[in-house]
Amino acid sequence: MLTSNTPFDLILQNIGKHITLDPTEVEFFISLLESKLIRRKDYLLQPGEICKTENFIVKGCLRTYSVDQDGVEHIVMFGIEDWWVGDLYSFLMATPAQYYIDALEDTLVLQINKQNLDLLYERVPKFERFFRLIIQNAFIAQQNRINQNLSFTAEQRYLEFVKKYPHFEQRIPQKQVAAYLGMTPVFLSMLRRKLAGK
Amino acid sequence: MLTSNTPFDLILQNIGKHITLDPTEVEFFISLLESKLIRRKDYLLQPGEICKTENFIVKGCLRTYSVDQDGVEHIVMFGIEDWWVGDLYSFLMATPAQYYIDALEDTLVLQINKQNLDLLYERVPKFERFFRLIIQNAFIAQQNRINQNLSFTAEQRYLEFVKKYPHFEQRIPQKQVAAYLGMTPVFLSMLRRKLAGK
DNA sequence: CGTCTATTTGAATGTACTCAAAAGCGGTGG
DNA sequence: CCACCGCTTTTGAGTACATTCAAATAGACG
Repeated sequence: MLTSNTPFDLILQNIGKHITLDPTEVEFFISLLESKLIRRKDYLLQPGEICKTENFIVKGCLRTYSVDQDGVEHIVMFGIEDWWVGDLYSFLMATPAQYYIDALEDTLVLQINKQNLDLLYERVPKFERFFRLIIQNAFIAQQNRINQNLSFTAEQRYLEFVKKYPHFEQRIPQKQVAAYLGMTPVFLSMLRRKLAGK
Repeated sequence: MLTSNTPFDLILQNIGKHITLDPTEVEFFISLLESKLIRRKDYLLQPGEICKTENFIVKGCLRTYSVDQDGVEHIVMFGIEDWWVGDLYSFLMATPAQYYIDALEDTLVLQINKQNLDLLYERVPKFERFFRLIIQNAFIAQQNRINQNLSFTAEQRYLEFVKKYPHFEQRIPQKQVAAYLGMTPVFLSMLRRKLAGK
């Protein structure tokens, strides 16, 4: 029996885009999930910890970032509704994480741990395909980002960001956008003034 | 019957790291491959073309790059022996490629086209897992690169590159290394002089 | 050997950063 | 509900890292 209007709707829809599950498989999959609320400014993960789960965002906004030797934060990715987030290397290898993940808004995630994910792969091999497709898309997006970081000036990067993620700009403090784009908040502020004057 | 000392040894070894195939599956997989030699400076792919194959490098060195509006080349990835290379987005969506792929050395690749890959997924679903693992690793490597591009100065990026890929530095012209690291060849030359003086 | 491309070197320039201070904004408690 | 506190954004001046342009040198390939 399909659940309707539950916290699971979004994730099932997410999965439905790539593979088709029968009701038993849905039931089984859901039984492997745990939900967790992360309050604004709280951490889902910190460097040194082992990332125990892959996390699907039902509501809210997370950021994955590192802090360099000068204490400056650099954002590796944002995650909002319908995205999967985690420190993949730490998760797979059970080694200490290198990234922080914290919440920019109160955030609800659905979590699956490694043991359950392995079980899922074993019992419902279709999920191998599902996660292959998810990662493929993430890989392509990242490759685009690398290419743009190499090809574009700070101004072009900012304009592309706004064009590509208009909803992000409204939700996320400018400082965080700068940390994602690879420039200082001060410089981003100057850019925006200059662009506004056009 | 397993083939030995053939062009297929390397790719079977590559696959063997992640999944186990029985002889029939090996046979079938190999039947789906075509080999192709790309001479130095020749293209495997150009923007606008559709990327028809995923490519496993048996021998040689490829680069995937874009050319910006000023005609400057930016390298998204290098590929050497034992790596998979292609324009994934173009391959999956059958849309015009955005990258060039060309050979820095005479290069031998084993190719699988989309139709055959789909057939492979269907007949030997283990390959869903295999390519999931391959992409996962590529994703993690890319994420590291993004993080380093955000966190490091040009000098640190160069030193990390040399440390991580010592074999690349010997094979690849400095100009190409600069195009990968996101700096001008002139600046890389200055860096190296400065570092040598230490 | 000659041609073409890559690398080195130097000088001038520009993009983005640092430091410092003021202004704006949001949350919290009195 | 207002006042205050802390954090973010803005603004300006000086600086540094990396680029551009130009020319000389070195190296690779036919």
